[in-house]
Order: sequence, then C-alpha cells, then structure tokens
Amino acid sequence: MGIPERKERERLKRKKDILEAAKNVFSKKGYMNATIEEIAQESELSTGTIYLYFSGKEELYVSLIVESYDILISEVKKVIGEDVTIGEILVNIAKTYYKFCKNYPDHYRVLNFIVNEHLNLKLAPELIEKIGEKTDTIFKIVSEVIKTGIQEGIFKPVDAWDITSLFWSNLHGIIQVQTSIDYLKSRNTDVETLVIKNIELIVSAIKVNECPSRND
Amino acid sequence: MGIPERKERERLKRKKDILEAAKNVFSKKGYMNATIEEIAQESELSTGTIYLYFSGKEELYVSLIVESYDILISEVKKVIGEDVTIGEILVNIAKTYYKFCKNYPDHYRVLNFIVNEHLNLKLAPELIEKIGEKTDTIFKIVSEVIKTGIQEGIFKPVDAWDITSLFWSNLHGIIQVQTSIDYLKSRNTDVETLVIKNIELIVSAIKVNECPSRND
Amino acid sequence: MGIPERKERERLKRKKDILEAAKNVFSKKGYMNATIEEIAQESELSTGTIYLYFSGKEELYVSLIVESYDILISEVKKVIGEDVTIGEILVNIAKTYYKFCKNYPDHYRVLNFIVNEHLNLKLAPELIEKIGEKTDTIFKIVSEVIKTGIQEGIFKPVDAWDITSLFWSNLHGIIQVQTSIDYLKSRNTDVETLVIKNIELIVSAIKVNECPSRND
Amino acid sequence: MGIPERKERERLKRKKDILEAAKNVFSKKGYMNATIEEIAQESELSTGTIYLYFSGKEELYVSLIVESYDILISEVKKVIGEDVTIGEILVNIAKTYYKFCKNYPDHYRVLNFIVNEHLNLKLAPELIEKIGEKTDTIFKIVSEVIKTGIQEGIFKPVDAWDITSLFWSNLHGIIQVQTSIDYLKSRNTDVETLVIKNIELIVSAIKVNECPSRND
DNA sequence: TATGAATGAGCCTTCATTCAT
DNA sequence: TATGAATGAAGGCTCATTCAT
Repeated sequence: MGIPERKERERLKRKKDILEAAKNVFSKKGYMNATIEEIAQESELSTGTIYLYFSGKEELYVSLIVESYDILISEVKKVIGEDVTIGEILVNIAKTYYKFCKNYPDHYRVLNFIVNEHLNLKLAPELIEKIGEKTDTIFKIVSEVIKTGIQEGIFKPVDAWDITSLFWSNLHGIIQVQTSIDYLKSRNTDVETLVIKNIELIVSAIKVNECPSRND
Repeated sequence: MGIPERKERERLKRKKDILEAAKNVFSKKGYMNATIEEIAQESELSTGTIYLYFSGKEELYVSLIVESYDILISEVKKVIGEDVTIGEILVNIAKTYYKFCKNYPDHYRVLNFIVNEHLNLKLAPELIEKIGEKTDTIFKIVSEVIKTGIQEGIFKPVDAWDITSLFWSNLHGIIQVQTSIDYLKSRNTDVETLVIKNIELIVSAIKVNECPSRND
Repeated sequence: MGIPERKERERLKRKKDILEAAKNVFSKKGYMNATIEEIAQESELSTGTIYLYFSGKEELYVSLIVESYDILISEVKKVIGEDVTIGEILVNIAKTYYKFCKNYPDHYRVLNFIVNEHLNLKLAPELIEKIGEKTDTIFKIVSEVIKTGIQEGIFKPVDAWDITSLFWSNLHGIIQVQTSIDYLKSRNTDVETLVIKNIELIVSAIKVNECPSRND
Repeated sequence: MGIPERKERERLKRKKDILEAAKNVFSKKGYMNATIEEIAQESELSTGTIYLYFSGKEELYVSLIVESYDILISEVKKVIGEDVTIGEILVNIAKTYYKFCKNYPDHYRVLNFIVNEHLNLKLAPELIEKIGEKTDTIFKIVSEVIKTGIQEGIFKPVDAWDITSLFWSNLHGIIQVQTSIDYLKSRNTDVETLVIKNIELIVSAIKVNECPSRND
C-alpha cells in the first residue's frame, strides 16, 4: 500500500477514462472521422495526455477492441458453466452475444467496424496479433462446447471449427444485417427470436438422431 | 457510325476506365484512405479529368456501388429463370452470390464497406436513395421466390420478407466472417460448402412436410 | 467586297460576341469568380475559341474596359459640342456619366472593378498602357473644357488638371458610394440630383465673380 | 500576474501578429490572390496555426476590416470633441480620414477593396453585419455633427443623412481616384488640399446666410 | 477555324503528433 | 505528469490554358 501502488492505480484509471471517451467518440463518428482532439475533450484531458497513455490513435482503437472482446468473453464464460444441455449452451451463447450488442452498442459498433476495415487500417503486426488472440479465445470457447458435444455423443462427428465458424458467422451476419436493414427501412424486427431460431437450426442440424439435412 | 457516336463511346469507355481504377483503389484502401490522386494515376489520367466524369469522390464511390450491385443483380437474375425446384433456386442464388464474391473481390469489398460505413459516410440523400433502390431490387428478387414457394404450397406461410432477411443475413455473415477469419488465420475454409449447407438449412426449415424445427 | 473582307467582318463579330458574353459574366461574378468556361457558354462558343480571339482572361478583361471607355467617351463627346455655357457643359458631362452608369450597368461595374483591383491584377504593361490611354482621353476632354473656360475668362485661372481630377473624383465617388449604400440600406437615393448639385458646386467655385469659397 | 494572464496576453499578441501579416498580404495581393500559406510565412507561423486563431480566410479578412474601421473610428472620435466650429469639425474629419489613408495605407487598401467586392465575396451574413455596424458607426458620427449644426442654426435644415452620404462619397471618391491616377501617371497630386477644398465647398453649401448655390 | 477533353499547378483546410513549459 | 499551442503534410477540388482532331 505504498505510493507506487497508488500511482499505478491512478494510471489505470486514467487509461480507463480515456478508453471510455474513445469508445463514445469512435462509436459516434467511426474510426476515420473521430479525432484525438474530440477524445481528449470527452475525457477532459489534453491531447498531449492521450499520448502519454497510448502510442497513437491506432493503439487506442485496438485497445478498445480488446476491451470490447474482454467484456464479451466474460459474459460468454458465465454461460458455459451453466447446468443445461449442450444445445442450450450454444443457444445461450447466442442470446448472450445478442444481449451484448444491445447492452453495449458502442462496443458492438467498434467491433463491427474492425471486421470490414482491418484491411485498410494497416495496423502494426503486434496489434493485429492482439486482436487475433481475442477472436481465437471466443472461437475456442464455442469450439470446446461443440467438441464436448461430440465426445458425449450428442453431436455428430462434425468438424468443430467449421461449425464454430458457422455459428459466429450466422450470429454476426444476422445481427449486422438486420440492424442495418431496420435502420434503413425504419422497421423493428425481433432480432433476438431470429437469432435463436437460426442457432437452433444449426444445433438441430448437427445433433445425432435428429431430423438431419433434407437430403435423405 | 458518326462522330457523335464515337465520342459517346469514348466517353463511356473513359468512365469505365475511371470506375475500374477507382474500384481497385477503393478496394485496396477503403473509402477514406483512397485518394483521387491515386485513382487518377491508376487510370493514367489527371485529377482534373476525374472531375469531368464524376462530380467528386462521393459520386465516384456510389457509382461503383451501383455498378457492383448491377453485376450481382444480373448474375442473380440468370438463376431465377432456371427450371429447377424453388429450393434449388434459393441455393443457386446463394452459390451465385458466393461466386460473385470470389470473381469480383474488389466489387465485393466495395459493397461490404458500405454496409458498415453508411452511417459515417453522410452521403448526399439522392446517393443514398440510389443505393437503397439496388438493395431493394436484390431483396425483392429473393422475396418473390419465397412468395412463389408459399403460393405453390411448397413453403409454409412464413413472412416472405423475414425469410429474405434471414437469407441474406446468413449469406452475408458467413462470407464476411469467413473471409475475415481466413485472412487473419491464413486458413482456407471451403466457404462455398458452408454457404450451401446453411441455405439448405433455412430452406428445409420453411418447407412444408419436412422435419421442421426441433421443438416437437 | 471580297472574301477577305467577309472573313474580317465575321472575325470582328465573333470578337464582339465574346466581349458581350464576357461583360455579362464579369459583371455578374467579378473578375476572379468569372470563368472562361462560363464566358464560353454565354457566347455559345467553346473555351478554345475564346483563345483564338483573346490571349487569355486578362486581355479579355482589358478589352472590355477599353470597350466600356469607348462607349463612355463617345457619349461624352456628343455633349461637348452642344451650344450651351461652359458651366452647363460640365454639368451635362456629369449627367452623361450618370446615365452611362444607369444604362450600361455591366460596363460600369467592369470599370469600377479595375479602379480598385488594378494593383492586384498584375496586368501586362502594354495592357495597363491601353487603359491609361483611355482614362487620359476622358480626362483631357474635361480638361480642355476647363481650359477653354479659363481662356474665355469664365473660370478663374485654376489648374485645369486639378479641377479635372476633382470633377471625376466627385462623380465617381458619389455614384460608387451611393450605389453601395443604397444596396446595403435598401434605400433609393436620387443620385442624379446629388451628382448635379455637386458638380454645380464645383463649377460655381471656379467661376469668376461668383461667390467663391467662404474664406472671405 | 498569473499564468492565465500571460497566456491570454500571448494569445492576443499572436492574433495581432497574424492580423499584421494578413494586412500586408491582403494589401499587396487583394483578397482572392492572397493565400493562407503566404500569410503564414509572413507571420512566421505554420498554416495550421492560422486556423487556431481564425476560422478561415474569410474571418481573417473581416477581422482586418473591423480593425481598420476601429482605427479610423478612434481617430475620427478624437476630432469631434475639439472646440472649434461645426464647419471646422467636418473639415477636420476629412483631414483625419486623409491622414488615415496616408498613415495606414494597408488598412486603407483593405477597406477600399471591400467597397467594390462586397458583392462578389459572398461573406457569411454575420460577417457582413459586423462590417455594416462599423460603417454605420462612422456614418452616424458625421450625421450627428450635421444634425447639431442644424439645431444650432448654423446649417440649413438639410437631410443630415444625405449630406453625410455626400460627405463620405466625396472624400472616398477623391482619395480613391487620385491615388489611382497618381499611380497610373506617376504624378504626386496634393490630395489633402484637394480634399479640404472639396469639403469646404460642401460645408459652405449647407451653411445658413452664405452664398448658396448659384441658381439665383 | 472551331472544338472540348485533358491537364496539373495551386489553394484552403484538417488533424495526428510533438514538445516546450 | 499534464498541457495545449504549434506543426506541416496531405487531400479534395477548381480552372486557365493547351492541343489533337
């Protein structure tokens, strides 16, 4: 409980404040339109101070992505420990992701942005790797669930990674497109139900002894 | 074969050249990082000339989107006339979309970009509308197929528009995410099969007298 | 009546057409904001053609000034031959100038512009000289009238050139400022009467045996 | 003598420096030909810095006009308090204006420019209004002097505003035209005497019991 | 002679980043 | 550590002028 500890604590708090501000601004303006100046104002600090905590706009943005993923990961982890069927776990992960999008719209937007812009951002390799680790973590969680399902004989011996891809792709695609469509068309789709139905579809497709694909 | 005709032909060719160059640059750099200067160089013209054919960067970009959609629409239209079952038509549309993404990767990227960035782009209203018309067209094509399926008693009486949304969401999501993942992980997923399986899943889910959802 | 003559006549007509168009555009937009493109459209010619008749925007503008002065000079010359008193001649020249401003507002604006902008225009020396000749001509006309008045014993032996300067300065200043003020304040001053009174004041001041300045 | 005070002082000095540089450049080149780059160099700052103190070229220019008017107004105000006859006050105002033009030639040019170009400049309304207020102030000063003269029975019951217009028109016209002529002809007219004579003429014309217009 | 497409230098403005205090 | 003034490179767009047809 010395001075160094307090300093460290303060330093972390500052970092959090800046990330909080950055999140708001990036979410509102997008990466390119956001300015350090605005983030500085939002965090009630000076532009110079931002650079004491982050090496630049880019690192700031990536840190935000990491933070977003950490939130998501922590939410998802709560679900996988629950005492329900494997199938239900997958559905619950989907629900959790949907709720994450709803409850953390700014984080959601930040993540969403990177999906398309990763190519144009010419991020430093170590930053790309950082992001890669997080997506890995999330993918692995689902992958493990599926593998467990296979081992327990509940799921057919599918390629766990393929199904994981399918799982997240569906989830991401539906939410992204529906959000977009609803916005453009001023509709208000019940996206959650859509999401659940879709995941149930996938789950049913890989379950043993269930009506499989219709190719029989 | 008069002079005006030749002039007109040349004018169109120039426009095409510029769009071609713009496609490459936008695809490589994204909208914000692309510069008129670079597009000019790529098309071996001067910056001033670009402005003789397009009113600015924005219009150039939207023209590209329209062009991309037109290609996609024309490809999709080829499919819907085919003499196969309704279910197969939907699968074929999905295949076609996948092929479009493969064969026109730059157009694909251009389209992909707009999905997420439409909010930050603050395009002129008339340009937004132009894009809106194209997405409408594509959605309506699938929607009509589904309605036909319902009328013919092949599909359950679902909401055609909801299923259309689901259809495109899945398609878009899987391709986008897989492309992204494959890039990050240097993998080479067989996305086409993934896509087909997924669409078949949806089709089977709305078909009459097939093993439906697993809620029974 | 040969072909060369017809050609020459056509050439002159073209030049006139271009000047006419240029007058409109310069008057409407000012020198800097006017574009050759717009002048070309106004004259229903191409930009290239403009350059066949004038060496550039600058010469075009100066030609216009010369034309404007020529109109003014020709109007003023009509007056000096009239059989009235010397004092009345001066007043009539003032009236004529006022009418010129009213009847040829575009020419007036063109002339007005050069007064302030001659410094910024960095005109070619020979063009400056051309303009100088015209102002000389106009000044000399008035100067001669005054000299005649002095010789005839009607005017005091003043410096003819000084009075000429005063004459034109007053005329120009009143019309320019009143026009400007009326525009800004949405007033509608009777400028002509103001002008006449002012010139009469000057005339009376240099007349022999009239109540002169109030210093006695 | 705290830090904020010093900062504020430095900020004001910078603003002054920029205005000083802008004055030189605008005076030398005119509004359209002046570049921010040149103003930056003249003030030994970077272009970006200019924008920290002024929102753009336009505001910079209008600030300069306001500054110029403020100088002029302050000079003129010194004169109207003097204990001399009403007529002499008017003459002194004229002298003061002439001296302003001589002593602040750059400010003079800046003001002169706006008179003719206000139409082509399409300034923002609030900036136009700012300028309008200053011209109003100057006009009102003279107008009040004339009204006082009328009340005191020294001047005839003329329209004070009309005479004010005449006053400034003459002043402005003579100085502008003479400056212009002298430049073109490399002469060196005694403009001050010319100006004084002219204003005396106006004063005598509106004085009670003096030799009035020569229409009798 | 007439055309008008093409050129490319030039300008205003923005903003990530630095550095003296 | 914190500040925020200063920097200057970069980009979209305009337009006088040229030149191949």
